[in-house]
Amino acid sequence: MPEKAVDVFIHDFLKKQQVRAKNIDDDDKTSLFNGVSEERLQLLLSNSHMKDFTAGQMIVEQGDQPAYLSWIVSGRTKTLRYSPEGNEATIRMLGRGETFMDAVIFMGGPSPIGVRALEDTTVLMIPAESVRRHALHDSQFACNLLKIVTKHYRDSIQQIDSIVTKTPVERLGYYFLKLHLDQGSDNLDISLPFQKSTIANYLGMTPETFSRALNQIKKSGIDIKNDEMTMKDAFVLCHFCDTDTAAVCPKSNTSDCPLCTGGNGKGCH
Amino acid sequence: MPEKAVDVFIHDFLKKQQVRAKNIDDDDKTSLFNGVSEERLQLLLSNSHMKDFTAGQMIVEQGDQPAYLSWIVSGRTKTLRYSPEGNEATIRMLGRGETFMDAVIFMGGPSPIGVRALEDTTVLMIPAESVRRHALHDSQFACNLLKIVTKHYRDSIQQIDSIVTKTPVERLGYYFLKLHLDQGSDNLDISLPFQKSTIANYLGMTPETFSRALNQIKKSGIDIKNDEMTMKDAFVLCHFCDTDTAAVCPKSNTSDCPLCTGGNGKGCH
DNA sequence: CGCACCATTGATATGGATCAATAACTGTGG
DNA sequence: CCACAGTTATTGATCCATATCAATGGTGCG
Repeated sequence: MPEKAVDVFIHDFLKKQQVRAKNIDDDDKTSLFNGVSEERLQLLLSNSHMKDFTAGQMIVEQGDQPAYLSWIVSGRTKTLRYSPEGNEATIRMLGRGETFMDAVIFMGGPSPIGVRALEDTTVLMIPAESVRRHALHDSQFACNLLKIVTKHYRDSIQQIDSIVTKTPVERLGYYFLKLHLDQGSDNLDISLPFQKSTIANYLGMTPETFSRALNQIKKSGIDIKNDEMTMKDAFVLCHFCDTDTAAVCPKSNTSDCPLCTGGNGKGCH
Repeated sequence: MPEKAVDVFIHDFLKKQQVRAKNIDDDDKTSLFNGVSEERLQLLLSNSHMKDFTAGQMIVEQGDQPAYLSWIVSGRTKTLRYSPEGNEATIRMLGRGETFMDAVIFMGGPSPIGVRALEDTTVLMIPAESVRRHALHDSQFACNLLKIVTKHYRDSIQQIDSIVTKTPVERLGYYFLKLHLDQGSDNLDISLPFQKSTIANYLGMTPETFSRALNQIKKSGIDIKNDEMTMKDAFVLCHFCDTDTAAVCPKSNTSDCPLCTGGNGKGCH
């Protein structure tokens, strides 16, 4: 049955990839197998298997030798670092279609991070050794990995920057901005994809501080009710932007963007 | 003359690589060209050039399109993120033989970081386009890059963890520990490779706090005089260790390590 | 010798953590 | 359908660590 599940997955994936080929601008999260032939994909996944985890369960323990590259079929997880005293630092928060341990299996040595299921989660587990071997023989695949890992690296750089140089309110605004650009930037409604306390920890603050930051940000034209927020207009988050995020924003360098037209050249929406 | 400089560099590099082949355990920083044939190396570097920068000069501006992968021939640099208000977050601090923009050129879009020369620095600049093209055709090279970038990623994860969960003294101890393991772990003398204020910023604290943390750490058997420090014995830094760093430490899991023998299984020297 | 720059030390202020209590929400079983 | 327990979020009061401000000392360089 696990074998069959993998087959179904491959089938689905290939079908989706055909659809995706028509949408040129869709090159984001699921690019691991882009340009990899069905034949090779079969080979790579032939000894993979599905596995279920319950909410709260550790999928990978910090310090363990990484054995799989994992692909989230359903559910949500987070990668984190924890200390013996119980402190946690959230590194990434992931949902369906995203991978983890993709970077770790190339680091050598035990995993510097742990992975925890935030809810009941099903994961496709691809043996690390297969991935490494495959990468050595398929430069296209290696470059896909490179693209994914550099994206993680970029995110972690921005995370460091946020925590070191920004106030809690600014961090929150920056997070919302990226969320907004992620969830289709013409949509004025954003839904929080994770629990508030989880996001708080990801942003390097306590839930209390997160809550107070929310109150602050409400004043600037954002309505928040439970996990749904509505922006008054598309530009309320503009002053949280920076140069590299602006490059992703379709509204940047238009006359509508208050920062771009402001003309200081620094970040804009 | 720049052409010639590159040729000299290639020649030197290949000679060193032969030497390196004899030292099996040396697979660290300069692994970018490992396993890449001289022929291909020539090709890759054929349109590269050397460039000099003076202390304090920006080598890459945050927000610029990255045009080169750079290799430090001599001098020191740091990669950083800065805000319009003048706040800086140091991401990495690099010396001779290390590369920068290695990850950035695969991110797509403008550079999320800037690079500044900390002293007069000479850099080998390899066109980004050549690197990308080469990676697509040489899976060995792509995997080298993968290894380098994942190492950066691991460092940034540890940096996030440090800043979020550790006190200034602990951060400093952890930094010293890694420095110690880097500079040959049988050596009880460590020299600080960068200016204190630079390290302070890298560790997410002010120079004042750094200075006070130094005073704290002196009490536990470390003598610091200017930029040179001497440890009383090889185990004074042990309690700053964690699981993944322990994996690199030759003294871990020996009877000498106070934490390993302590037997809590968590980090050890 | 004197000027910059960097590090150190002390005094003070403050932002966010912590502690504590309440409120809202979720799901469960009667 | 409601009552209840468990979890998560909010709000207020307090405290403390680290930033900030300010002054001094040391070091290297012209």
